[in-house]
Amino acid sequence: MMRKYREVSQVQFFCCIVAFFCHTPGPRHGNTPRRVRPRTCPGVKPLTDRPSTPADPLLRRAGGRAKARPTLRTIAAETGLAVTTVSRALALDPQIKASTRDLVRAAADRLGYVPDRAAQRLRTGRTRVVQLVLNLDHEFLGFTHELIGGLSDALTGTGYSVTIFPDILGSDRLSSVRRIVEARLGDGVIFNRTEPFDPRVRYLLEQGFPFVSHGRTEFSTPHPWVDYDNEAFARIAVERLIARGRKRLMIVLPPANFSFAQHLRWGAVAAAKAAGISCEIPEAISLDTSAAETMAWLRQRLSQPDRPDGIIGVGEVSAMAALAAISDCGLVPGREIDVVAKRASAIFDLMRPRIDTMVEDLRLAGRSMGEMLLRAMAGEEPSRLQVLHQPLVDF
Amino acid sequence: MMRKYREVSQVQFFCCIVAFFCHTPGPRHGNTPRRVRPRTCPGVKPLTDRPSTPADPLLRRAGGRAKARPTLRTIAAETGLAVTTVSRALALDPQIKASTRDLVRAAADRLGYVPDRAAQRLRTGRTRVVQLVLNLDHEFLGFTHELIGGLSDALTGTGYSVTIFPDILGSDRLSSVRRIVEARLGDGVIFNRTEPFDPRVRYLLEQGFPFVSHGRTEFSTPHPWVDYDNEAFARIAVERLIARGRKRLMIVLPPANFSFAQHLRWGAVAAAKAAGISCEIPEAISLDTSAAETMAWLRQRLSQPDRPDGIIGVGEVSAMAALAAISDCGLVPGREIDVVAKRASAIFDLMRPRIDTMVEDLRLAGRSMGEMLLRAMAGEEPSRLQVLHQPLVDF
DNA sequence: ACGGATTATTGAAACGTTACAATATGGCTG
DNA sequence: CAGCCATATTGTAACGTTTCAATAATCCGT
Repeated sequence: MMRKYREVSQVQFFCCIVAFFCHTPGPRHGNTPRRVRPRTCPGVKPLTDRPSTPADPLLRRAGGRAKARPTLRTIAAETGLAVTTVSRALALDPQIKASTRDLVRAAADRLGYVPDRAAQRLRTGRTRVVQLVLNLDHEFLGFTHELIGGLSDALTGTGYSVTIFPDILGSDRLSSVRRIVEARLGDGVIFNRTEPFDPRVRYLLEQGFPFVSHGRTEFSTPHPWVDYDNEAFARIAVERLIARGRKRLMIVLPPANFSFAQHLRWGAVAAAKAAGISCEIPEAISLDTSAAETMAWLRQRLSQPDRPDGIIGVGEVSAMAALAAISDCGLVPGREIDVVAKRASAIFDLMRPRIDTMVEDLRLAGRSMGEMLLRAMAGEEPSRLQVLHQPLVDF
Repeated sequence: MMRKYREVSQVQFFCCIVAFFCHTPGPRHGNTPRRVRPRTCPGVKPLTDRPSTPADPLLRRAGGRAKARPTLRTIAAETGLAVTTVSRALALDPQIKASTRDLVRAAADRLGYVPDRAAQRLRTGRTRVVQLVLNLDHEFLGFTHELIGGLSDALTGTGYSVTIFPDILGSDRLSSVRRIVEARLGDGVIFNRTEPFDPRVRYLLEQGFPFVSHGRTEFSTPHPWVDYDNEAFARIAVERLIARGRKRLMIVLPPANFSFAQHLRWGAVAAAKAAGISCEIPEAISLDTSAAETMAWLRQRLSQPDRPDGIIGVGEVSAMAALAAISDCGLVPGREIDVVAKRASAIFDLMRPRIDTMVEDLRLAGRSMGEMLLRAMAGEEPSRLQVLHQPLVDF
């Protein structure tokens, strides 16, 4: 049972799509005949200042049914004021008389005015977009969802929106962030899984570009981050296993080039050392290792005579992989072996047997990152924008 | 153990944040003194056409370190061509001579030119953004991740980016989509969990706004959708349970106002009826029901004498809830009871005991939706943009 | 009633791009 | 060589907003 889920998907991809093709040709969208504008001599305006149905791209796209969207000019014409005045009134400029402001506000509401983001963006240079750089080939459980959820919580109502920037797998980590900065794809950027000397952090600091990272770094220059105290988690986990009399521990970890993995390693190894026991770290398990592969490796390991008697899992996958491997080897958690894990989703409530956990609230992490990015974009001191979430002792 | 995970998070939120405050005040960003431009008579240009350090918002934001971004004008000046020519050359307009095109391309690459999205958007009316409307308060396992992942797969390299539009919980479903259309927040929109007569579908069809829904509807007008054959899944699931001799089935379903839930219900009920047996549908379980609550309800139900002997789960949560409830009641899957579920993530490989599943590839669904939205935006016939993914029989 | 200060409003320009219409260039035919 | 067509390039005008500088309106104390 080493088969990877992804492979199953491939099979499905080729074999199992049924498409309904409905062959009524029907009138095609968007082939309204190109209207010919009257030729005008250079410098001479056509008589009608605005042709009744201009060759508007929006209109063309919407199949000819779009009605003109109100702009500042519309409101200006409606109220008899200048465009500038309307703009300032809506921006609540104190220079504008209160009565004028209300008048404009009323007209805007009545017409259903909503400012054009593209124009604002072009004029001000601010995109009102937060880019979230994510690698979507890993982390297939709740992580992405919770992070985005929290981020949305924090950003809803602020006028900022979250755009997903898919991190290209295998490319250098800097490229995504550099593209965002160079093409001004956002006003700020959020990314995760920092390395101790993450090139993205260095680059963004150099550029003075607002960001918040999920994970600390070891740069001396302070920068905004949100992190979870993985070292404390690992320490507590080790202590709990020791309290249950376990002596041969193992922590199921991705390779160590990420900050969080390093912290986990430090915490586990230090706590084990303090108690005079060992803590094994498997070499075979990387980020690319599928759930089934992780499980198979653990099962193999647990069937050896010197098998660990206490396993620390990080996240659902390693926890459930451990439980499955234990079960497959005929062991009983709580008897020959124990599992402690970081509870990053509600799925832990459904595992049997139940295992000892400490909470990491990723939704909260997302929320913190959103709030901090707002403050970072407002120019707040980076050293004030650092939050370390502690593991919540669960039961 | 009815405690909800969300409550745990609240506790953590208030109790367990440690923030590091570093009190070195340091120079604040963005308070460079406002430069006074020389007063000019109306109509008379100032001598220096471009002040050496203009009060550029980008520059101000970047802490004064930003160097001017090359524009079409820069390239035009560099090559001695007109801005229009440069624009068309980069757009690969066939009217432009090949040598000119290459010249421009070279200059653009050399200068690191990247077109300004805001300007393009303002001019063309196209945003190059796809809005993904998602409710981030439910669906806490892989769903969001896989959907976004697939969508990114399909959109990477097309110039489109995915923006998350958080669906406001409890509000009418139309409002999100309406905002996207009215404020032209994107060129197309994707949403999920359709209802049989989904108001969003109706509205978008009326507006002629490109979209793809995850889930079919029962409108007679064809529209683009991607769906999974939940009816077939439920039917097969029932048949498998029957083949194992089960007679009192239950399907763990959210309430029926969504299309997918209706299809599941139809499939299960019809297949059960055909075999002359019953299929129970719990009333107590809704979308808001937490994992732990679902499990508790199932445990309660399974401890009654007329308990079901075959359970159909949809998704990880109901499957694991069923397994946990079964385990808590001292039953043994495969002996007194069986579980069949829809395998929507790799976590199923880790459940013990293993359960019978059929695959739903949500990453594939996301990819299909992305591809279809591109075609919908290109004006392709809606009736050709409908894909029904079949359950892949797993083992 | 008058200059001068304050308050309120406005005109014009610009952000970077694309689309239209016009013009320059060259080659060909009669 | 005029006349014409095809090809290649360019000037100008938008898109909708914000900002600067300038103007108009109002108020105040003498």
